Amino acid sequence: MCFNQLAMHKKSEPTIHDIARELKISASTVSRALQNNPRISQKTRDKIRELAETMGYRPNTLASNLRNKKSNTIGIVVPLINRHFFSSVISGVEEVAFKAGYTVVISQSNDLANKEIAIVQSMFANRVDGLIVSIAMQSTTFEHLKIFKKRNIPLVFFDRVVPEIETDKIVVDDYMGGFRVTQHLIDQGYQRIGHMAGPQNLMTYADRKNGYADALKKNGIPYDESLVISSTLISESGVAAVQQMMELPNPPDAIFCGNDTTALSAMIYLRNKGIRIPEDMGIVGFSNEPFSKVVSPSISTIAQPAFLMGQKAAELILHQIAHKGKSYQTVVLPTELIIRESSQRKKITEKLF
Amino acid sequence: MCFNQLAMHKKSEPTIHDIARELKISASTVSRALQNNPRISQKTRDKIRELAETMGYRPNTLASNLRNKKSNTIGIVVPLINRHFFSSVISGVEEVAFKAGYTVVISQSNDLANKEIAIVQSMFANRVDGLIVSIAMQSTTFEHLKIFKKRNIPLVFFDRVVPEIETDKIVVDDYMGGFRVTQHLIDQGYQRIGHMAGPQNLMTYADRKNGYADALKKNGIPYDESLVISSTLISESGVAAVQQMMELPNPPDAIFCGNDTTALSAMIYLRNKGIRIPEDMGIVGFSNEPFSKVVSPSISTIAQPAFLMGQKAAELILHQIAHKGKSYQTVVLPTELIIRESSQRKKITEKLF
DNA sequence: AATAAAAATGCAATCGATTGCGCACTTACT
DNA sequence: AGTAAGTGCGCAATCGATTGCATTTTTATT
Repeated sequence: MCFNQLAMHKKSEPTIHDIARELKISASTVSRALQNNPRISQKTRDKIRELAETMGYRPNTLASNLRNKKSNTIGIVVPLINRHFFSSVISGVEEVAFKAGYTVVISQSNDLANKEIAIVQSMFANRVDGLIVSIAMQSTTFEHLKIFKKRNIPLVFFDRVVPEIETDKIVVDDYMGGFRVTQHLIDQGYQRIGHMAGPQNLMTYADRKNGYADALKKNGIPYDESLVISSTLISESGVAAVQQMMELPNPPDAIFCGNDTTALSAMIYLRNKGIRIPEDMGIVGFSNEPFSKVVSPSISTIAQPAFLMGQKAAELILHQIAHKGKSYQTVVLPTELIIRESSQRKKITEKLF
Repeated sequence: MCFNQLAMHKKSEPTIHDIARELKISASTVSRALQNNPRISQKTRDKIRELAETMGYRPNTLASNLRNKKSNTIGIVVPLINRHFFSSVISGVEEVAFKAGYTVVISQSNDLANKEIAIVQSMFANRVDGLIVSIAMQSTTFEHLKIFKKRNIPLVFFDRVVPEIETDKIVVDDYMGGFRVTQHLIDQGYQRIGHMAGPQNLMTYADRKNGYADALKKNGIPYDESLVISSTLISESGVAAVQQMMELPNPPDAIFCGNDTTALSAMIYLRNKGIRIPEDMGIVGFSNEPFSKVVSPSISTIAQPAFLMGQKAAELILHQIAHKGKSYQTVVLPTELIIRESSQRKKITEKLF
């Protein structure tokens, strides 16, 4: 067959020009036919489709994207892919984006400002049609992100947002989360409630703490500085924080931990010290990590709808892409308090199986 | 400034042509200067760089990629992003790829054959420079992947590989994993050891079972069909399988579960039935999911170096890209048996904190 | 000063798909 | 028959960066 011989000569992928040559028509016609443009007769269209199929033609998206000034690509930047919350968000984004014909490119900042800047610039160079970002803990300047706004490229923040950049944002109700956790502990009869806070430059952690503080106030409990310790919330800082709290002249009888990781490490530390949970000490985490449900005692926590968050973020980006509008919204997703064993003095445990 | 006015007129991104016009030189010179081509004098190079900076010029990777027939992109297809093992692999790939100047695009098949096919075709259309794949459970035909081999596009399989396609593969030593788990249970004095197997069309699960069977044989223990139940290894199938096993006239006293998820659900089911672990029943999982370490009793399991696997996979792809060679290797990464409480009759527990 | 040699830069095609405009041909209608 | 409307398709420019080859400019040499 003739086109096979041609294909031999040039080992590269077949293009619309190859199809055109074969059929002795123009490339424009091929292009239009493959797009089902009614200007091309049905007969010609069929002929072209068939040959394209035979030749194993696949459109070169790069060329098409260049011409259309559109990459059909959405970028995602997260601190760490390898974290349940973030991978769930990505999963949600991917689902919605794929259905809309978009490709998702991801990159992780490892919570490092420099890497974040490099990534964002690379995303820009790749002309992503939109960028979804949760900023790195370490980031303090945001010029690299403002460029996207300046160039009018859709930008959506999730979870860790930048207040000074006006764009769509999607967060969970951290304030209410912190508030409800604290109220719950009070309701369970705990009197002195400590808090392991996260880095206060990040809104999400600041909000959790504010919710905590306001719940105390509402219940007439004084806010005690010594019971609030900020850290990066890794396992080790959980242990350090609980140690510090337990050495106080008047230690807490419950701790609202900034995340599940520290909740767990604190719990294990306390258990080793012979302190019973939840009898002697109530513990609540945040994020509803998969393990929080299955450890023993299971950890009360706040569920964040990560997958949903990803879906919403993708929808917001798609919306921005479609209507390059000027009005932005901040979506606040509700959180859910999940009461498990670690904070429940009267045992009514969630049944697993 | 003149270029600012120009920029006003055409609101799109500045290109090398804009720079060229401004400086009254040719675009070729600009292109070469930005690549630090020594053919361009230092003076001109500096001038160009400076103006590029001022104008906020960012190369259009799409155009460059089109011309160079190279997308600088590596595609990754996994069953589910939102799973610790896979997100860790992705994390490893991303790290190596980014350092090498590559972008990673990801997509999830949700273990569905159709979606996998669609994704792979889309990756092809996007002209990824290489594809890293762990195939969907449901996939049975592999034509969509063979195309990559036919077109000589680098392809690497990890974890779930396709035996009939000859290319680089990277797997963990599932056979030895299964063998060691079983040997360990025997060493601990368990006599009747059951196995919750995964889908046997996937090599990885078949290998685990083979390791199990061979370890039994080596120790002179007869292989008992009724003690081996295959499923998709979700929580519910773990419960179903353990139920079925416990109803046998001669139930097992230990179970090697195909993954940690079923190990956990089985364990919880057994606990609710008043069966003590590890005293009455030994349990071992597979994969070392984060929760396996922190549940109680902690679950003995096989650690798979997921992050490393991702790094290796990226290296293999980069190698294939660099030397489009014909010789492929299958890297078998070692697994590690992690002995925890669930299978240890003499308590020597891993200390957490 | 003349010529060779070296250095610096420009021209124009290329990558593959898209699209405004226009040409050729068919059918319809007065 | 002659004009108008309609149908089917092709030409050539475009998207932005790259590169082989050619041309111009500079420097060195006799």
